[in-house]
Parts: sequence; C-alpha cells; structure tokens
Amino acid sequence: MFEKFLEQFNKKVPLTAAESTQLQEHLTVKKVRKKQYLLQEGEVCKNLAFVEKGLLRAYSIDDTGREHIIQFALEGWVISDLYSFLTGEPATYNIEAIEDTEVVLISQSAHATLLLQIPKYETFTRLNITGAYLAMQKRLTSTISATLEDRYEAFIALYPHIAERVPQHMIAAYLGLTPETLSRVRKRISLHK
Amino acid sequence: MFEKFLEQFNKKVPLTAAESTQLQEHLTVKKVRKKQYLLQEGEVCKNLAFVEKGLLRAYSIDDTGREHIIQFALEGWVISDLYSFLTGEPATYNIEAIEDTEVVLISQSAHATLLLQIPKYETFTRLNITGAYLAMQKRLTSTISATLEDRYEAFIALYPHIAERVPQHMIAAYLGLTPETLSRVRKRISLHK
DNA sequence: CCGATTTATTGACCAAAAGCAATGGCCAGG
DNA sequence: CCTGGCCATTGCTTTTGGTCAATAAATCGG
Repeated sequence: MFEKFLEQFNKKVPLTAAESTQLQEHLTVKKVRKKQYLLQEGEVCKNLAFVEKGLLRAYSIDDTGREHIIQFALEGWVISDLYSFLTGEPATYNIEAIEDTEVVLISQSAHATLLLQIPKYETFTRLNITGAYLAMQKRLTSTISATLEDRYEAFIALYPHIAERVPQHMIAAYLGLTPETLSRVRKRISLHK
Repeated sequence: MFEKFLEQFNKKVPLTAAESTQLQEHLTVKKVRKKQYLLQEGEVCKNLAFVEKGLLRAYSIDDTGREHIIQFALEGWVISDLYSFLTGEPATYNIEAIEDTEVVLISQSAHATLLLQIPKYETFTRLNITGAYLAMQKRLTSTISATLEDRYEAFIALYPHIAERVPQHMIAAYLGLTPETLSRVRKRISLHK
C-alpha cells in the first residue's frame, strides 16, 4: 500500500512501529490514469500527494493559452498546489498524470493532525519543504542567469529519468520556452560536439 | 537586542518566558555597514541572518560577469545561503548590505541545538521555509510565464518598500534583465497610462 | 495492423531584448 | 561647493527567441 512512502519517511526520519501504525491511519491511496487530473485549477487542493508509482506534472495556463510546468513528480516525490492546500484558496495549478499513477494522499485534516500528534511528521515535512526550496532556488537561478543550452543540459543531467519519460514539449514548458526553440537548442548542442 | 526577531517568532509561534530565554542564549547580533559583506562566495555560510534593521541582498555572479539577485531581505526577513549553511559546502552567493544593517545570527550549531531542544523552533523554521518556498514559486511562475511589464509591476506591488530603497539596476538584476531593458519597460508602462 | 493524433523538426520572417555607446543628472565625500 | 563616480535614459545595431506554416516521424487506440 504505502511502501515507498514509508521507506522515504524512514530514510529521512526513522519511525517506531507504533508511530508507523498511527501514521498509516491517516493515509489513503488513489490511482490516477494517464491524462486524468488529480487537481484542476479553481478547485481547492484537498491533499498532498506522494507518488508511489508513475509520473505527474503540475502546470498553469497563462492568458495566451500557453502551459507552464511548475513541477514534475516521479516515484518518491510529493506534489500538490501547496498554497491552495494550506490556505484553502482555489488552486492555480492543474495536476495531471503523465503515466498511470498511484499516489498516497494526505488530506488537510490528516496533515494538521499529524503535525500535532507526531513530532517526526513535522520534521519530515520540514525536510521535504527544505529540499523543495533548495531545488527551486537552483532552478530560478538557472532560469534568470544561464543560457538555454546550459539550462537544457542541466535539466537532463539533474532529471535524466524524467527526460526519458516525458515528451520534449513538456521539457520546453518546464524550461519556459517554445517547443521549436528547444528543438533548435538541441540541434545546436549536437552540432557543437 | 533581538526585538524584531522575538516579535516575529511570537507572532508565528508564541513562546513561554522560559523558552524565550533559552532561545536568546543561542543568538548573537552583528552590524554590517553599507556595501560590506555578510558572506562571500566560496566561504561556508556559518549563520542564518535575521534582519533587525536595514536591507541586504544575496546575489551570484555568472561567467559573463553579470550579477543576479536571488533575494532581498528587509527588516523581519531571514537571509542566508541555505544550501551552504545546511551542508557545509562553499557558498555560491554573496550577501551584501545595501544599507547599514543589523542582523541577529543563528549559527549552524545553534540551529541544530534549537531544533532538538525547542520544538517550537522547528515549527518556526518550517513556517519560514514554507513561506519562502511559496514566494519563490510565485516568482518562478512569473519569470517563466509573464511579460516584462507584468513582472516589473508585480515586483513593485509586492515589494514597494524594497523598490523605494534600492537602485533600479538591482531590480533589473532581480528580475533577470538588463538595466537598459528595465528602463524601457518603465517607459512603456508610463506611456500606456 | 491501420489510421488519427501527437510529436519533433525545419524554414522564413518578425518582434523583443541585449549590447554598445553617449549623455546628462545627481549625490556623496572631500 | 566642487568633482568624480554612480545611475538612469536614449539611440542604434545585433542577437536571440517567438510565430506561423509545412512536413515527417512516431505512437496509440481500436
């Protein structure tokens, strides 16, 4: 049921058997088929989703109709519209399964309860958000300062397993450029070696 | 000494008198004059810095010599090279005072100790990093999807007190564009009203 | 196994931002 | 009160990435 989730949790913060049992009482699982939505813009994000199996993306659509991918989530990662989850405001992101996917859900109330009842859950949460913050800071720095070539190559180097499982135009949407431009960037790179 | 820091802390997580005393034992203060560095690239970031008074910026320099500002920090904010602070790796950012500044420092060992000894410190940390994450996510989304006009106006709307205290070329370095382009963006905006 | 999408590439053209250089204003420190 | 160094703006040119359109390749569902 929650194998990967518990494995990740224990890797970061080892749990006793009792804690583990208590934790599991607040978890549910859900399957999401390819191209199905876990969350749609405008709804309230009711859950944190931990990916047991599969691959999802969180994206927004701007006024010109272009998609912008804010996050991919592979096995072992957490995905949500965190702002909506924490505040109850309508979500600004869509979360869609890129492959058939299985997630562990933590509801808003479960999250609140676990924070109060299991100190290690707060530690787990803190470590997760810290990691997410550092990753995003790196991405932001790269976005405002590196060349397109470097940004693409950094993405491939950092997330090879995502790159091989998503279409190229999604990588473009993640990097903030058009599919045509990414295609040309790849060409320049291949010519240059 | 630590007025603003304690005020902020209590606003997020109310402390008992005993906790407050214990916490203060791990804090130190430091003054940094305008144009002086709190941290330089290559050093290890030894402290989290909470701004009591003044204004700082964290920035990196790319291979072409351009500065990129990753963060400003006004009174009440925390600034550091978090990756370096947590891992002990050399810092990739410089932190410089834009005005004469006074900061409260939390060393690596103080941070570790406080996390273990005062559960509310962990909560405070979690809330801070969550807020920083959400702010950065917003910035990233804006960077990859909005027009320059919108990005500049969003910055002014969100941080009016920073905008009035820093030179324009630093706002450009924060937004990821050249001073000339920002000047033209401002002109386009003023013509359009 | 086949047809319909989806996906990636490429070319021609265009718009937007960067690079470079010059100007003038404005402090800040002597 | 002067003077030297920022600082913002502007014109001109170059570069870069976006737009639009056509084509081909790959993939998926039936």
